Amino acid sequence: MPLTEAGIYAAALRLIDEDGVEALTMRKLATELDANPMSLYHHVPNKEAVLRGVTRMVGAQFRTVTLEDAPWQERIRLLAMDFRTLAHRHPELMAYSFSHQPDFIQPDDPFWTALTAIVAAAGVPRSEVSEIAALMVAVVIGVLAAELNGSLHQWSTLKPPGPDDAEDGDGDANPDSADTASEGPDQDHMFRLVMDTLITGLESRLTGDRGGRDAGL
Amino acid sequence: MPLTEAGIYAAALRLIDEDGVEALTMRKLATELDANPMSLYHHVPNKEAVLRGVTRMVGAQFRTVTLEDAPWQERIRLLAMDFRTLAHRHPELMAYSFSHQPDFIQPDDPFWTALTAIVAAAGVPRSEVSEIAALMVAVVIGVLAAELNGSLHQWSTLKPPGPDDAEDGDGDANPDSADTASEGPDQDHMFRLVMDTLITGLESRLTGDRGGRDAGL
DNA sequence: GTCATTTTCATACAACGTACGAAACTGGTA
DNA sequence: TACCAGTTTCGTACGTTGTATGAAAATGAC
Repeated sequence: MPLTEAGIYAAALRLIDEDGVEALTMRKLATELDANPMSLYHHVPNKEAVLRGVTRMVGAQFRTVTLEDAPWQERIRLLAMDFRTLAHRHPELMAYSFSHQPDFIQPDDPFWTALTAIVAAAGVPRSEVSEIAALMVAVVIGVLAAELNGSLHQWSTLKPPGPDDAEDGDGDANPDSADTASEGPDQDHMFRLVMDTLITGLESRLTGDRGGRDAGL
Repeated sequence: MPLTEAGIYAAALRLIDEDGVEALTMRKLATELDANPMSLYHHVPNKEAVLRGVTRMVGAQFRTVTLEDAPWQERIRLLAMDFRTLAHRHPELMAYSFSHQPDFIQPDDPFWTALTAIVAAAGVPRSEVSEIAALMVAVVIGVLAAELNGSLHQWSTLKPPGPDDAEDGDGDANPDSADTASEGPDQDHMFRLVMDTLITGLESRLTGDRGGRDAGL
């Protein structure tokens, strides 16, 4: 099989999915493709480009159902969930991309297109659409990153630290009492919680009943 | 000067602040300390431990003014700003820590202590304090990470992509019309925006007027 | 001064990304 | 068929990295 740019990316993705980005080596990648390491360099300029290519390739796979006429809250929730699904399909790669590929979201990606459309549909003035969309991407990616590398779970099962002076009854000396067992599904919950909070916050901003803080941006 | 664990961390931090984490080398670090590379290994088990140590060291520097009796909204805003200040003091290190040191926030760190205290003071039921706090940390770190690596600025100055079918008047063919010039201070603005949105969302959740979505967690 | 312990250093190795030039393969023309 | 220009593959090699190993030097107790 004749060694293609796309083939290299696909093989790289396979290896990354198995062992993570930092275990990816040009030599291993070549072995995976039954080729000499140096052969890769005729199709790809260097390792960094491989990672960029793989990231782009995966990003291009993103698809979302665009409920054109659903309320924007529902649409944005759906979009976020779809993005999360993609992140879960290639967790190692995405965790890497989030922090090392600052431009892995392109202006013409379906994700960005859909997001800005929804934000605009929500009633955000045209000049602020990008800011609000950027804000949402940063938040969603932040939560996903924390989820993918385990931080989110760890923090959410962290005890609010020992009361240095007794506060009220019910000491509860046991550090992990109830839910240290379950692992997966509470992440879904956390993600929904973030989205709901974010959406509610946006709603307030849009309908104008600010909590007493600065007026719009 | 006799080569200490703390001294190694301090030197590493100096190098990281200058050239970033990925430019840090055990050899450079040794040179910075006028020592042989292998001498470091008597005070530190390996490079990863150096990074962990530096991260811990910086994390321990965190200080916040705890306005004990201000409204929780103000307190949490302040806490987040203090955290952001710390992140800006060592941007390279923090950007690294966010993604590579999943446990860089410890249960007894002043940051976590303050955060959970504030969340509890906001009226979040005891059993949900950790989740809400975790959520906030993930969001704040996500935004800070995006800010530190330039994503946030890039996204927020991204044009909502070209309308494929004309939507309404005012074509505005010019891609960047007004604000591509300014660079720094709009980050402050974005950060405040996120915090306000988040806080407003939490307020709604706490006062019970959910927007028609699921009841509390 | 002697000796045990701790700290420093010189050397060396495996693994990495990749520069360089030679070999092998390819398709088109005669 | 033979030839040849261009593309693709590969062998070898260099510089850099983290660090294992053991020798050398420094240090402190007696």
